[in-house]
Amino acid sequence: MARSTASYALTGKRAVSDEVRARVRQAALELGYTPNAGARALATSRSNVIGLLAQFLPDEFAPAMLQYLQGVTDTARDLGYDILLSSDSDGPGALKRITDSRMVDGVVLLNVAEDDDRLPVLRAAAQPGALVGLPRDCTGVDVFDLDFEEAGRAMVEHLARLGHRELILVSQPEHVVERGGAYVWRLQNAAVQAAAAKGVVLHTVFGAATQPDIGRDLHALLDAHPGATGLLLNNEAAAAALPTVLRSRDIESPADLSVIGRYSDEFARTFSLPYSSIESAPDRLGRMAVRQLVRRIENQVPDGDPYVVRFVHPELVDRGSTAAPTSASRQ
Amino acid sequence: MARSTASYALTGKRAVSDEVRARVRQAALELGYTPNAGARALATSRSNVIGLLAQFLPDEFAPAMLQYLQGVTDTARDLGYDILLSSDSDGPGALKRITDSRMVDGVVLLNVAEDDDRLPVLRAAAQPGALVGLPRDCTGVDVFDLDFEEAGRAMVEHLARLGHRELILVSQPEHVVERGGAYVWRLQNAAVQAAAAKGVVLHTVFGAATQPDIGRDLHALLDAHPGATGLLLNNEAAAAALPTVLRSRDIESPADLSVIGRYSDEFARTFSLPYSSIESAPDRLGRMAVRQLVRRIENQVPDGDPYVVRFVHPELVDRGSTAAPTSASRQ
DNA sequence: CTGAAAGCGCTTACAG
DNA sequence: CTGAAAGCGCTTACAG
Repeated sequence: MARSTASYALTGKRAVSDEVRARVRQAALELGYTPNAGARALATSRSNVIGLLAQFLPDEFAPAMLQYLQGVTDTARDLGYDILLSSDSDGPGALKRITDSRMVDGVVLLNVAEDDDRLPVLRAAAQPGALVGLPRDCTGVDVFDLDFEEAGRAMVEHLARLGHRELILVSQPEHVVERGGAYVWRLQNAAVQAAAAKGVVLHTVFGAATQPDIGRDLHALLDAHPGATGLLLNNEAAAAALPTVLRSRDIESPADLSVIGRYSDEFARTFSLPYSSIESAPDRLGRMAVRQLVRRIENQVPDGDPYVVRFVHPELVDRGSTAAPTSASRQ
Repeated sequence: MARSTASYALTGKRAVSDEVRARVRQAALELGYTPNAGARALATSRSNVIGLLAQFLPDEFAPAMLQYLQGVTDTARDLGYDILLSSDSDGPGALKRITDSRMVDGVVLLNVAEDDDRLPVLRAAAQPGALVGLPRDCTGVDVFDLDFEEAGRAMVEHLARLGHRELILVSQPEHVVERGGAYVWRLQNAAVQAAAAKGVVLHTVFGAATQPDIGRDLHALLDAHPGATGLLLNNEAAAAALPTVLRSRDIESPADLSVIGRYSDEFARTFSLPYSSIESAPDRLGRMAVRQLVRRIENQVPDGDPYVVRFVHPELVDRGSTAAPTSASRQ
């Protein structure tokens, strides 16, 4: 029997008689045969590996990152791909290396900044790329992100509907914005607009990303705005710190203060957070990015199919931390 | 010029005249040449990739896992290796696939259980493996783990030295033990022995891994043992939940209760934990595993070098949560 | 339905 | 110090 026949019998890329196929499979099983990945990659120009470019930032909370990883690795495996993980601080360099060497068939970029310096490298690469996070310029890549504008609107409108008239929005620290985290602005601007439209007073502030600073920030805010009856958190550290702050001030939620955060359900569980939140869906974003990337790799996208920019609709997970303001609120 | 000369000029595996080397490098730079990874792997039988077999368990806390990942990826990169990440729930299957196909030159196993079902596959593989976590049988692999026995002793002896006579040890939940987390026993048994030796009463219990159960567990324990003046936590969920429990009971640490945990500094920061702890050093363990693995891969271990089982010495990070018991303690 | 051959892009003995 | 060739282990047109 020819090598080629054996190959066809195993890959199924050509019809093979039942008898031959059975014999080949039997032999493969007995010998424990597994194709050599390097040789196959060389012959097919396909590695069946997806590059995952993450950055483990010190002020980023681990649960969200792990959920991205989980969504990406699980989906890739389901679709027949392995994951090459890079957390190199030199993102562009790492990206160039793994694409130029053809180690990967495509690439998922996590934590994409507004002017991400990995994007020029990605556009110059031969492989397709999918992003989690919205850059200024989306040409040539598929983009997935939470709809932060809708999230900002939804938070404000939810509380306005309940009758709140003065709210506080705590955003991520300014240095997150400075390194390109435009989602902070996207949420905040939309919240400000929605507040204006509803005639609601909205105080906005950048909070710290770590304890004990964020605790102090929260205390100062509550001191400064005694009339505020609702708190919006686009800052995971603030959400994690809030239970302690409220307890020490003897503030009950939602009786005295309505609270809405923006984080994943997994995050809420990790920190036992009792606050309703806009689900940030990291696992879902990772899953969507890989799905689309694989479609590109395998040319399942209709020719000339335009690149997509897809926003995940923010779902409000109700944990009972919002209610109509009472006359007793925050006095 | 021959292809071979260009290859030698780039890899430096053979002497090449200065002039030729310069020309080759120049050309490579201009053309943006990067060797094809698959072809190189086929020719050298080396992929320069390390497989990382993690499992994202639902009751595992994300910060520790991320620190392992960070230690492993950073060290691998420093040594010239990329990381193939698998979080496949079918660990043995994934391991067999990536080793048989020669995608990886070696493998790091995280979260190794006492009778880990990945170990037979690893021993049958052609590539070396390094473990984080201590299995019953260490033959044929390099093993790295925290010295949990010393950790158990150190916790008890530290508090005994301060004059405590009745302690509580909260371990991980029983199902962690059941899936092979023998470190729970290792710490607990050593703690029990040390307590006996010092004439200290030690109550041991398995705590839940999630809120609100673990909070209830802690309340019940403090109710059941009103004479206990020290709390030892080999359970990250318990550590995260403790501040709330103590506050609601108006217990101050260390004035009313001394507390020592076992978790990483990063974990302490994530949850703003004020308790002294035995550092579990996940990043360091990841780093050690990769270092030794690369030495094996590159045959830098003296021939016949025995496999190592190395325990990281537990360091007590003092956050001021232990003190001598006062007459006022816990009454 | 099957075989014989070429070729993927490197590295590395073998010659000189 | 350099060249010409073989070979790594697959896949896939090309023939039949």
